[in-house]
Amino acid sequence: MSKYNHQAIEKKWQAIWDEKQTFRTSDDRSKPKFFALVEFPYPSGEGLHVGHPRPYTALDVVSRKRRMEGYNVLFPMGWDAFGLPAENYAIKTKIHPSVVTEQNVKRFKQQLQSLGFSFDWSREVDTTDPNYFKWTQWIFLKLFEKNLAYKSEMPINWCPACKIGLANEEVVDGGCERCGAHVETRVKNQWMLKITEYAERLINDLDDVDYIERVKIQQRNWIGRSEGADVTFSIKDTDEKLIVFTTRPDTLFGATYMVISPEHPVLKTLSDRITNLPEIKEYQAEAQKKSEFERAELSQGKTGVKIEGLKAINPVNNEEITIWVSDYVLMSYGTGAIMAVPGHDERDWEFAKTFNLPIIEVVAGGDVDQEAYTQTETGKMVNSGFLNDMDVEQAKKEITKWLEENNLGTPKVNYKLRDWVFSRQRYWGEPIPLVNCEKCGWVPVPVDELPVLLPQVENYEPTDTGESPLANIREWVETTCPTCGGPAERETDTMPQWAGSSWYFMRYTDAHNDEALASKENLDYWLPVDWYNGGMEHTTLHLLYSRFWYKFLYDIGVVSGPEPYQKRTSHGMILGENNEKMSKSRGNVVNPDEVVEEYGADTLRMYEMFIGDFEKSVPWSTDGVRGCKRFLDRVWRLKDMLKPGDEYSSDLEAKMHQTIKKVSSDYEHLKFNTAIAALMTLTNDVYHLGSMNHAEFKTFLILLNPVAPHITEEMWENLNFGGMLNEQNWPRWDEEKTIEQTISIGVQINGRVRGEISVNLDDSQEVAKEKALANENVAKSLEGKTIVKEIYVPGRIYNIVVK
RNA sequence: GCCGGGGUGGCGGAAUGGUAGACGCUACGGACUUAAAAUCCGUUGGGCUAAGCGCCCGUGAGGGUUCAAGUCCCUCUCCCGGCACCA
Repeated sequence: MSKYNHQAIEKKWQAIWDEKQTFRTSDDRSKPKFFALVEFPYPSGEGLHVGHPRPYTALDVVSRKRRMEGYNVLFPMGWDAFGLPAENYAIKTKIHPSVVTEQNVKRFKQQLQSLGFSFDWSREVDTTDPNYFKWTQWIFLKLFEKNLAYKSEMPINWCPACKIGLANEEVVDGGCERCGAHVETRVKNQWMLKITEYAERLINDLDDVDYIERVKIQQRNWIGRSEGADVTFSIKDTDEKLIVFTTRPDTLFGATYMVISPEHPVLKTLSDRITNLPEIKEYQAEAQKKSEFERAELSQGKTGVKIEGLKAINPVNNEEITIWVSDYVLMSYGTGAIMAVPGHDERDWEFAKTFNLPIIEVVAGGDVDQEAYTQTETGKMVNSGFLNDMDVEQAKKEITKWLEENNLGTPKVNYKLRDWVFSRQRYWGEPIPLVNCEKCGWVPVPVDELPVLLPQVENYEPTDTGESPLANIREWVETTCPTCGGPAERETDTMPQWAGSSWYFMRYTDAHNDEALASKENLDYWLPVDWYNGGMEHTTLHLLYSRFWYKFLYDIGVVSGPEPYQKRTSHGMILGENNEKMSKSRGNVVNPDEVVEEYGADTLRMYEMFIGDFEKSVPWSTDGVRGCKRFLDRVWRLKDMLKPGDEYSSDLEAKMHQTIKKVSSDYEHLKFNTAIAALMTLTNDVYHLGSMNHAEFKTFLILLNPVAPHITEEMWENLNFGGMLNEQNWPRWDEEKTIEQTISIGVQINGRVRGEISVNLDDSQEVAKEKALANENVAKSLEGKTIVKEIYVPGRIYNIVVK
């Protein structure tokens, strides 16, 4: 009996699959298609981590199953290779990022291949490949052409350590996401993408896709839609107006003052009327020093300054009210000005208490002297003129109607989502393909001149002024205007890492096309992606950005549907054995290479799937890995228990059908752990039985194959079952045959189990009762009692209620 | 604060309202062996126990619905994730 030699077997089959191009996606469009997508990695210098294979194995399992079910499967892989680590390394070593990237990609690829994933490597993409980013630039130019890209002076988050502008999303707890340094506010001229223009569709279209609920919720949350009204307040004795956004127009009679953001333009336009200007300017300066995070952080205790010399008029009652400046009002949301209703808004209430401002109750039901009353379900309008006695919902409708009729306001929807800061002052990214001409302004580089390549440089250090390192390469920057031929300068900002990953899945459909980002036929055949699995950490950024780009490409006719991903699922993290996040600094990193070496790729794959609930975080366990290896050893030894047979034996028939059903369904529902448990149970049954026939073992191998492809192929071949295992059909089950005729059920007395009886499924209640009463222990428990009620659920339970 | 998800043995985790703890790990016992490893067989929630079956308790806490609740309802609590001065 030969021993299970995982190293030899795995090497052998990887070579065979590679040589036969087993998993190369065919052009056979007569078959139904299945596009399985996993997030492509950033090829870091650390190499693969045991967290990587978890989602990859999951969709590899599904892909392998789908192929055996007759689908034409596209399951590709690539590299999200622009990014800071390679650039930081370049700064230190002066080695070009592309050199490091190439090495890392090579290592990653070899590691992935050693795990036996059924990727179609002929479609590999690399975001740093000029043939790829040519099309990233092309998409940007389309966005620019449609006025969805614009340059704007924006207060941005600035990391003084990385010398880079950060998107809001990259700031974590007031620090830089990468280095943790304290983030400051700086004003920079940035390229922005108008994702906000798609906010409504990004929310609404979630109804038409199959994403796990928490992903949808997080996206809705992030976009932050709120309905209300814009209301116009005039400023006394001027022509200026202050427009505010409010979700509670019903409380307008309770607006006792207004607050504007320190950046609000009216402070400039009406500066000559403001009598305490120095005080205001000082407050503005203070506010500017704080990052947005700090402004939020210091929410305990409100600060502000009253604007002397200006009064606003409440449009509903013509009362004069004061206007304040406070940094709790953000210029970046709504209009940068609010009406303050301290009786019914917690922040306004706190501010009013701090500065001793009047509080008026306009919704009865609480005690506005004690706290703001924000309930909207109950409560009647009071002190509100024509709104009195209405409930909140009705009052909202009435006042909005009134505002519209009197030209004082309009219904309005606002979003928390902000436009996407698309510029990075960095070297290692896609150059933004625009040229700035004194005469013509921003001019796109003509499409036939794409891609705009990165110049070779000596020094990758960003400049202290915050310009990209590219700004120092004068011969690259200085160019001619494509429109007028005059002197012009290239944009030196590059794109963020999110750019390349916003459309990579499209490129897989036609990875080598140099006429278009992909042919229309291929896009139409393969898209949308049928199943996309990725990390929860990408829910609000990557997922939203790529949906935005896809919708845009849909609008300009590049793709034929509005949503890129039909289905989205998410996996949990794999933690170190000490239950902490795996990291070099904690010294708890498990290297997959070592696991593959010692236990084999099949064991690693199986363990990754068996480790626990796929959607939850879970600690690594070396003992658990051994358990999976032990199982594969047991599988290997099954061949010594085989006997001939073309049909399932009576001993195992029901078990076989049950297992096929269970495994087939569990693989589809991210329940890999219980699918494997079912295969283990079957194996245990066979060991107890002492034998298994060929028909049974064939089915077993096919069911196990998606998880452990090497050992199953090897055994299939050794046993001369014919052809390659991956070419077989996925087994079917017969629902009727999953049902066992004789089954053991519990007998309960008053809901407590008192015995167990073996019944036939079609036994009548009388027969079952006879069996139950015949049970010694049941009979004992019934002694001296009166039977009140009996419940018999065939195949489940026999419950006798006694007194 | 708001919105999600969750709390089940020593551990990872299973359980369409119907015998809680499948499967794996750990630990222990037995077989095999000169011995060990490996393997195979068994035990492994807690307590009581006359050792014979059995009985009691047990799914974060407390109530409730039901013949029957880990599962449904109410109240509370703790943990994880997201959002958060968003008007």
